Amino acid sequence: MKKKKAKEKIKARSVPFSQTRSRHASETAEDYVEAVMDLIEEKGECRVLDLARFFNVSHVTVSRTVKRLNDQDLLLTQPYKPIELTKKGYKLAKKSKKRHEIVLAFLIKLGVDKANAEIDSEGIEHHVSSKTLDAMRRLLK
Amino acid sequence: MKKKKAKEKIKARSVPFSQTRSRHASETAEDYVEAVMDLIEEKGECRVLDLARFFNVSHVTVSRTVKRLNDQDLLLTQPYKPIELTKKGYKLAKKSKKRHEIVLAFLIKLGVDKANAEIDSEGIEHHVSSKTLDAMRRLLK
DNA sequence: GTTAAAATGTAGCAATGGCTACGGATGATG
DNA sequence: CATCATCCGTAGCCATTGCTACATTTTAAC
Repeated sequence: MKKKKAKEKIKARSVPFSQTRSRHASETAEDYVEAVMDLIEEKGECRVLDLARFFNVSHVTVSRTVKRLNDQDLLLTQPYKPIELTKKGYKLAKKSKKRHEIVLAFLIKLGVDKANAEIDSEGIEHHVSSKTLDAMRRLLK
Repeated sequence: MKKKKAKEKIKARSVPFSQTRSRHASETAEDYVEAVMDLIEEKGECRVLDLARFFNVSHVTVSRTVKRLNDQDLLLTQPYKPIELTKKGYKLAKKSKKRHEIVLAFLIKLGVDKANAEIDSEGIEHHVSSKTLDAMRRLLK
């Protein structure tokens, strides 16, 4: 066994935090594409104000974010037009929604009431590795 | 059944997102007090650079955050001195650490490998309600 | 005690994600 | 087709969290 310095020991534990930061960076994108998909499904189209209401933020926050996701090739947007998903955005939305559903169903199966399960699953879904998702799927069967 | 407008229906679903944003705001505080507690336990004291290594961020990020948590009465800090926990900070640290341990143990019990469990639990712990935590505790027994 | 290394602080930049205030665009209604 | 409500964009503010570059303080070595 190689003896480690305290510094190295500490550094070695930083991996989860780096991962968590990187996952956090994709949270917004995932939430937005999922919301856009849902809203198009429900209303036929998705507007800036729909998203603002959906997330409970101002329309300004939404329109800025939508513009960025447009640049990232996840959403399609033109001034005063409804928001659409790109192919890439649609793929991400399907994947996120599926993951969200599994986490939600898992929490409910675990005995958590629906209201709390809905709140917690929204926060948790972005931090679930494929391994953990598999484990949740297994328990659901 | 009262008929709801589409707007109201959408708005009604915004609660999880508001909650998630509010939880996200306390993440840094929880991570920091927990890390300070751990590092004092292990090394006898906690330095800015220890935290920088621990989180894998620059010392500048740490010292700014530490200053803010000092203002929030969670940490005690003086220039060029080790970082201490306030009573409030210690309480929060204990609570966060306990919650973190439960989530980690839960994931491992679920069959997730240790490496992934450590990464995921770090992200998940901040989004777990007391109801969900109870459910995890039950399954651990 | 001087000096060099390590630790910490400060200045200032960028991206993200909140906001209000204001004004232009669109669409429905008379 | 004029008007008015709704929708959306822009300007510009703030806080957080990352960074590099540079200055200062502390500590260790000689």
